[in-house]
Amino acid sequence: MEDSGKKRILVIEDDGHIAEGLKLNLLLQGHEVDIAPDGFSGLQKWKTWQPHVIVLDIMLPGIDGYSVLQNIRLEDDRIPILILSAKGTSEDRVKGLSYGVDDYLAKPFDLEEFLLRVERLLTRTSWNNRAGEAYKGALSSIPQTYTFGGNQIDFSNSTAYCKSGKIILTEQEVKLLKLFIANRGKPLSRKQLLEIGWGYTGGTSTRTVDNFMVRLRKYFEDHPQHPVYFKSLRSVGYVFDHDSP
Amino acid sequence: MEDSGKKRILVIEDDGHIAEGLKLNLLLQGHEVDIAPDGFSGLQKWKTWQPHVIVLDIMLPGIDGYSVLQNIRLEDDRIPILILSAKGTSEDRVKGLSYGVDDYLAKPFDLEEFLLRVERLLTRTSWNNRAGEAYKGALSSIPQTYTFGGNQIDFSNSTAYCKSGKIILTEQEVKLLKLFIANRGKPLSRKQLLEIGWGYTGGTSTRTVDNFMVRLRKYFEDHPQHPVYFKSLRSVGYVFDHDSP
DNA sequence: TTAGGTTTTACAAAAGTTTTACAAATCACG
DNA sequence: CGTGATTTGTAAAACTTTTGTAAAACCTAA
Repeated sequence: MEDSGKKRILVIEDDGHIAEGLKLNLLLQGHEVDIAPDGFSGLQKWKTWQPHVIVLDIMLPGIDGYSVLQNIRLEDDRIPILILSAKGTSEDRVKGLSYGVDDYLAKPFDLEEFLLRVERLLTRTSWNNRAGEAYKGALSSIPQTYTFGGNQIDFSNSTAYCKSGKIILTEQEVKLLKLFIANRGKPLSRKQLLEIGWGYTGGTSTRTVDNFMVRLRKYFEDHPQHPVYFKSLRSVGYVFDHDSP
Repeated sequence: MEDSGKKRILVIEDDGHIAEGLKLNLLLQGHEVDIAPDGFSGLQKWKTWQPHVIVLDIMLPGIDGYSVLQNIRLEDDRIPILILSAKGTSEDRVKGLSYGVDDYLAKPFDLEEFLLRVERLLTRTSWNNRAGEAYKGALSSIPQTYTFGGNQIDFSNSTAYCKSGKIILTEQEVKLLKLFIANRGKPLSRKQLLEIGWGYTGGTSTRTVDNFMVRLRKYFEDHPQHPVYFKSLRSVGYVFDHDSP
């Protein structure tokens, strides 16, 4: 269950016994843990330590849990917050959820369930950060010219130099090429290609992508029937790849 | 990215009364809703309709809810799934969570809480997919690559490196492998394999699973006739296992 | 209208899956 | 130990789905 680096988990809980128990178990899961015994220190640690997840007890001395919750949500509406509560009534949970809580566990709770829920929150968050990586994002950072195999593409004037000589690429061909280059080695589904390369929205079922692949292969493959760079993955899509340099 | 547009919510629930009630309320929230009265049609609608969230009843006629859950998770690790269950025991929740459920609500549940939880799942998801496209990554419960014996499987591009070199795995092979890996050391019956890996409804008597086992053994066993990793248990099914690391 | 490019249509070819058929292995039991 | 009943292994045929490709239809801007 290791998700690359350690994650920071802030436990805001006044009952030292419970807090230490949670800490121990979270440590065993390989995370960093810090405890705040009241709302005020909780807020402080949140600001300075920037935890990945907050475990928050609702019944706190001083500022109560809901205030802490609202305070945090004013500034960060994404950090996952897991509420612990002695009361487990439905209105209570509704209140928490409508304040933007991510999860709600009534005391006494099952330790294993607690750990699983924390892991889930961590996983989901890590998706957020990496979400949608590659794809579009990298398109702008493609160099002016790109070389692979015996081919060279010059994006400044949409020209390619390959076996068959000089070719002037169309707009769509350029888009598709950039998309593949930006995602070298990563399989792209027809749907992704259509959505990103063409801006299509819904479930289009067409042969358009395939036709472009035929063209790209004709341009750049030595043997279009046995593609080396633009490979197709059945029922998945296409991948572009080539040797290292 | 804009959160605009309606969201599609698939409700897999056999009790027509409850299903219609949920549908009505979700519609009032401005979402599109579809109902599937059993596991099989649920899987079908999931594939064709591509909902943003799935609400899944555990007690279903035909394929049971957990099989549906696992089947979906073999292909899509991210789609938020909210379980409804008559039982609300702790073990039950732990089971659901460890299968990758996003939320768990015991019947009878508070309607407002239900709606809030669905909204929360929708919000979180929209954060994840900035591009809005369905992203099928590798399972989080199963790492991107998996190594056993002298074999290595890379799920990011469905490739395996084994004795005989590099192999490109088919969709079904990948599903089966994931299923076995997720249940390492645990015997799986043909029926389970068919239900979870294929989404088949009960009572099929085929040789399909066996054929795939032959293939997996050919790929990954040093001596396919004397399997070490993919063992068969007469009149039970198959187990996958290997040495500790 | 034309020219260049894109999308759709249609069908052949390829790849993957399921069934069929039968041999080999294993089991139950006298 | 044999013997018949089951269950499993495996290849090959039958079938299904996906992909390759050419050609027709369709745009769109000059």
